[in-house]
Order: sequence, then structure tokens, then C-alpha cells
Amino acid sequence: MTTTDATDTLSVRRRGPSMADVAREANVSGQTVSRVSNGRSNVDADTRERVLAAMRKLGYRPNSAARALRSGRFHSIGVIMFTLSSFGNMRTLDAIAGAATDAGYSITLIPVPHPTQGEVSVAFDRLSEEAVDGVIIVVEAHLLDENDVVLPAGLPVVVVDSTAGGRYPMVDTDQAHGARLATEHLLGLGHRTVRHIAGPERSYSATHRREAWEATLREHGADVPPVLVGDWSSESGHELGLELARDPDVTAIFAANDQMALGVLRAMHEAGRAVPGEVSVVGFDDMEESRSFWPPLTTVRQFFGEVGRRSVEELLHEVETGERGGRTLVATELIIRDSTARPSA
Amino acid sequence: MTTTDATDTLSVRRRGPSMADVAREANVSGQTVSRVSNGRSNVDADTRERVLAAMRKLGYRPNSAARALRSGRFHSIGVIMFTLSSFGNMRTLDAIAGAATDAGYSITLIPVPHPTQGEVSVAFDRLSEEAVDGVIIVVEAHLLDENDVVLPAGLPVVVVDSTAGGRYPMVDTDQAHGARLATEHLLGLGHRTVRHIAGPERSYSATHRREAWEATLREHGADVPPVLVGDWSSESGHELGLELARDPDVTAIFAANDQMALGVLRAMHEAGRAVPGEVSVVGFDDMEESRSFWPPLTTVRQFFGEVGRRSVEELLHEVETGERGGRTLVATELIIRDSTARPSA
DNA sequence: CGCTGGCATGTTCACGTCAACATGCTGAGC
DNA sequence: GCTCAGCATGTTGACGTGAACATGCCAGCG
Repeated sequence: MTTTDATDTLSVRRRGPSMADVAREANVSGQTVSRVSNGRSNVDADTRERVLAAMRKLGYRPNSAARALRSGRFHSIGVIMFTLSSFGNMRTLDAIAGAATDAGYSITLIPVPHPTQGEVSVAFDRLSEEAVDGVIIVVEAHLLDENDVVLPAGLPVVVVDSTAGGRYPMVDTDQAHGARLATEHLLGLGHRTVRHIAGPERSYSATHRREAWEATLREHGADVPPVLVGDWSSESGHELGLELARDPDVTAIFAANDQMALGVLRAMHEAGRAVPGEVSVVGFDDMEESRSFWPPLTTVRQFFGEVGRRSVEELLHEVETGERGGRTLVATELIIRDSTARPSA
Repeated sequence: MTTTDATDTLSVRRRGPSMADVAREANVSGQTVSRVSNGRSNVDADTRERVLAAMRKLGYRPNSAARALRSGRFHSIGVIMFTLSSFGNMRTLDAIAGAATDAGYSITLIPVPHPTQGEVSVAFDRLSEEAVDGVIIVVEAHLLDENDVVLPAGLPVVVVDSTAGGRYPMVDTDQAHGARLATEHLLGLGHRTVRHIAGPERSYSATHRREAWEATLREHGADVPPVLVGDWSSESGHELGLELARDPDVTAIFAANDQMALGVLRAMHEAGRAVPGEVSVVGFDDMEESRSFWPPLTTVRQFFGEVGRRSVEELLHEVETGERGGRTLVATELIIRDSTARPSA
């Protein structure tokens, strides 16, 4: 019965059945198989059934490479991202993946092992092979600016949480708004001023949060104390927190992310300074665990899901219509828990 | 000068230059361009330079779809994963991405929005389109077993942290070993027995940890108290922790992950039970933040990176040679910090 | 009864690449 | 001077798909 016994030889037969095979089996033309495969309506019910049966029998799977070659569309979007370590990136990626899937696109991850310039170039080199319809970049700004990394011309790009010199459409959490929320909350409670533990100097989001914190203090006529600079890790928050714990004047701390806030909490416990009794602490991100910190952390919630969804939306709009988007800001929300209170004085 | 002014019309010209365009520009045949593109040695230095110049001038990028069609290889591996929410999954994904990139493969994410059977099928449907050379599945076991989800025949698969009925090669953290380490550590400190907060009933890793905890207690002649069942979240750890805090006999708790351990810590603080003074707590995972919990958490470290790397290794081995792997176990390590101590009695 | 329109189905060809098979040239060896 | 090896380069065709363009059939209508 079988027509291709030669297949049974030891030589690994990699290729699966093609349309032609299905067509032969169902006694129709390849084009009819194509129509069934794509759910076209103009196929007789009987014929369709016969074709579907043949597909099932042979285990036919459409070859996406051939489709992409034919149509010029890959139905895939690339995501360039640093080691997925960070909580926010994860959540963003998750949302991107979900939104892309819903839109019928798959996600190709393009990881950047280390955030050094050389490595970033490597990631972009991967793009030199045409394989995605567009790219979402989730990488710190300065790495894009300093590298004269040239993205393939005409490749739609959306940048998340970064500036990229304004060259591309971007989607971003409203960092400034969030930092303002946090600072005003503490000021509103009666604290004379607010200390800030910032993220790394060259980070886009860290910079925006720091600037907004400073601006808010000025607007309210509060002192602007020196910034402490961490590296996003809870370790750095802990170290800097110990430093702040030594200063009795410190009553309010705004950490640029929840991890550093966690480190601050630990430092305060170690130093015997009560939170929120003596010192109030606010974070940024609202990660899953923040509600279970001790005490549960007051923090600025970022809507990573929204950021991811919007960036896919923007990108696919450009992919499908050619129109470039502008800048999209996603709001934040202050989540008040138990790590903040009026100063005891 | 330009030959294709028609391109400038409004109609979006999606396709980039092809080999033929480069060939024309460099005055060589397409085959020569192909040879240069693939770094073959048998090309005259001058010619090569001319071709490279033409490529640069036109912004040529090889079309991966055409390559895949021609070669039958996609140089891409699919990763099926639940919402990337969990810390461990992220880290695993990160390692998978890194290892795949190093091997010249790209990663196609196939997210499963919700861990219900229907959704899993959807994810597998995506695979019905031929587009990856192999698949790594990071999904809880029972969802694979209960669905008669049939993977395309002949598609290499590696399963991570799951059983999948033993149908496929797997790479897994040695859950049992880790749970044993944790339990023996607490027993060794002098605790009479150890309470366990497990992950969800049907989770593969949760089950293995629970079983090993129980077995270890028995081996040491300790009481086997009832298990509490959480859902991996710090919230559930908190709730169950409050329950345990009420029982003065409880002196040692082994939580099945760090998040739940965090919830337990919070519960103990709220209940005024000192950690580790009155109650010792051990987690599982060693997430980045665990060292900054209050107190810093004693926990079982999982080597997610190793798991990811190994699974890629296994998969690519099968992709390239056709040989199926077996089962790979990755060891764990106990990280002792400040949340455990001898019982005060 | 012949004409037309609508529908199911078939045929042809190009998408971009690269393996396999020419071709043509240079120079070493006899 | 002739042969032939060795190398650079060219030509042809096929990978699997689907758009564009046939073809052929039947119903409806004047």
C-alpha cells in the first residue's frame, strides 16, 4: 500500500509530508489542500472532509518556512531583552507573549547575555537574518545610544522603558508620575523630606524616577538630600539602608524598586529602627511578594501587563499598516500598605 | 542611477533585497553570493570583497525562511511554558535562551495563558505548524498526562520538571534531594519534627518535595504531622503560617518555595513568634531576594541555569543525531542563613 | 436552447536559497 | 605542447506554499 518504502532506510527522513503528499492521498490538487489548510470557504464539504482525513492520516503540518517565503511575513516578533532576571522584564515579556499569541504571532527571544556594548551588538546581529516582522526592545537606553547599532532599515521597532534617542516609537511606564506619587504620599504624611535610593546612574527608568522625586521635593519646598545609588538588587538596598539607618534624621525612604526596599527593610530591622514607627519606606513595582514583606510594603504599582500589551499593539500596527506610533505612557498606582505612617515626632 | 524607482510608490515594499539583487550589484552569480554569505572559503578575495560591499550597500539580509525551506532546519527551538510568573521558570527560560543562542539556535516562546487543559492544547496546536526543530516543555505533569495532547511525531522533545508519563527525555532538579536536605537540617538542629507547607496537590515538584520530606521524617523516626497545602504564593504561605503560628508545638517549618516561606515569616512576625528563636523556617529555590528577607532565609538552592543548559543540550543532541536522551537530575544545595536555629526548649 | 454567472477545482509559477552539477581558466608535470 | 588537477565561478532545479489565472460544470433566465 505504502508508496515510499525507501523512507524506511536508516537515513533519517527529516521532512514531513507536504501538501503534495496530502493532495495525492486525497486525490485533489495541491491548491485544494492549501484552501482547506487556510480555511477558505470555497471548498465542497465532501472534498474538505476528504482532505482533512488525508491530513490526519499523514500527520500533515503546514511548513511555516514555505509560508513565510511565499508571503513575506514571518508571523513572528522578536524581543530583545537582557537576562530575564528582573521582575519587571519578566512580567512585560509575559504580557508581550500573551498579546502576540492572541494576535497570531509567535515570539522569538533574542537574549543579551551581558549588558555590555559588545553583547548588545551580538543580539542585533541576530537580526541581520531576516526572520521576524518586527522587534520589541526592552533594553536600557544608553546601551542603544552609545552603540551605533544599526537596526535593519525598514524593520518595525518598538522600544520599551528606554529612550533610544527618540528614534523609535516607545511604550513606557509613567516613571515620573509614579515617583511623584510615592514622594507626595510621604510628604503628605508629614515627613519633612524623603531620602531616595535610586537605580543605576545610566538607567533610563532610574533617572526618571530620581528626577521626579527631586522635582516633587522642590515643588513642596522640602530639602533635597543627596541621592544614594543602588543597582536594583536587594543587597544594595540593604547596604544603603544600613547607612540611612545610622542617621536619626531619616524618617522617610523611597526606594526605586521593591527589591531595594526589601533590603532597606532588612537594614532597619537589623538597626532596630521600627518600620513604619520610626522610618517609612516606599518601593516601586509592586511585585507579587511585596504584600508579604514585613511589614507589607507600600509601593507604586506598575502595570507591566499593560506595557507589554500596548507595545505589541503598536508594533503590529506598524507591521500591518506601515504607520509609526508615537509615545505611549502607562499610568501607575500607589498601593498603600503598612510600611508607611506619619512621622513619630 | 537606481533601477527600481517603482519602489518609491506608496505601495509598501516589504521585501528586502535578495541574493539576486546583491548578485546583480556585485556582478556575480547568486551562487557566489550564497558562498560569501555562508563564509565558504572557495571565493576569490577580491570577489568576496565586492560581494560584501554590495551586501552592505543594499542592506542585504539572508532570508531565514528560504534557508529553512531549503535545508529543512529552522534553527529554532520552541519553549512551551505557563505564564512566566514563577521565579524558577524565568531563570530556567533565561538559561535555555542563553544556551540556545550559544548553539546558534533561536528561541520561540509558546506561552500557555492558563494552566487548564484546553489552553494547553492550544499551545500544542501552535506546534502543528512546522517551525521549530525541537521543543522544551516546562509545564506541570498532569496537564500533559491528562490531555491526550499528541505531539507531532518525530519532533524532538525534552521535558523539564515534569513527568509526562515518562514518554520523553527529561531534565529535572533533584527535588527529593533538596527536600531531604531541608528536613535533615531542621532535624539535625534538634527539632522533634518538621511541618511542611507544600505546593499544589497535582504539581510534580510539589509532590516530590512532600514525599521526600515525609520519607525523611520517617527514616529519622520523627512524627509525620499533616501537610498544609499552599499554591506557591506568598499569600498562601502567610495564611497557612498564621495557622501554624497558633500551635505552640510548631518549632520548624519547611516551605516548598521561598515565596511561601516569606509569607510564613510575615505570619510569625504578626503572631509575635520569633524566627529563628521560637520557630525555624526553611524555603526552597533560593531566589535573589531570599538573602534579604527578615531574617535572611535558610533555603535549598536550585540550579535553574544548569537545568536550562542541560535541557538544551539534550534537545540539540536529539535534533542533531536522532538519539533520545534519558533522565537528567540536577543536584541542589542547602544555603544556611539566619532563619533556622536550635529549638529553644 | 443557448448564454451567463457562480462555484469548485486545477495548473502554473515565483518566493530566496543552496546543493549538485557544469564550465572555464591557470599552472604543474611529463 | 598536451594533459589534467585544482580552483573560482556559473547554471539549474527543488524545497512547500499560495496568488493568479485557467477550466469545467450546473443553474437560472430570456
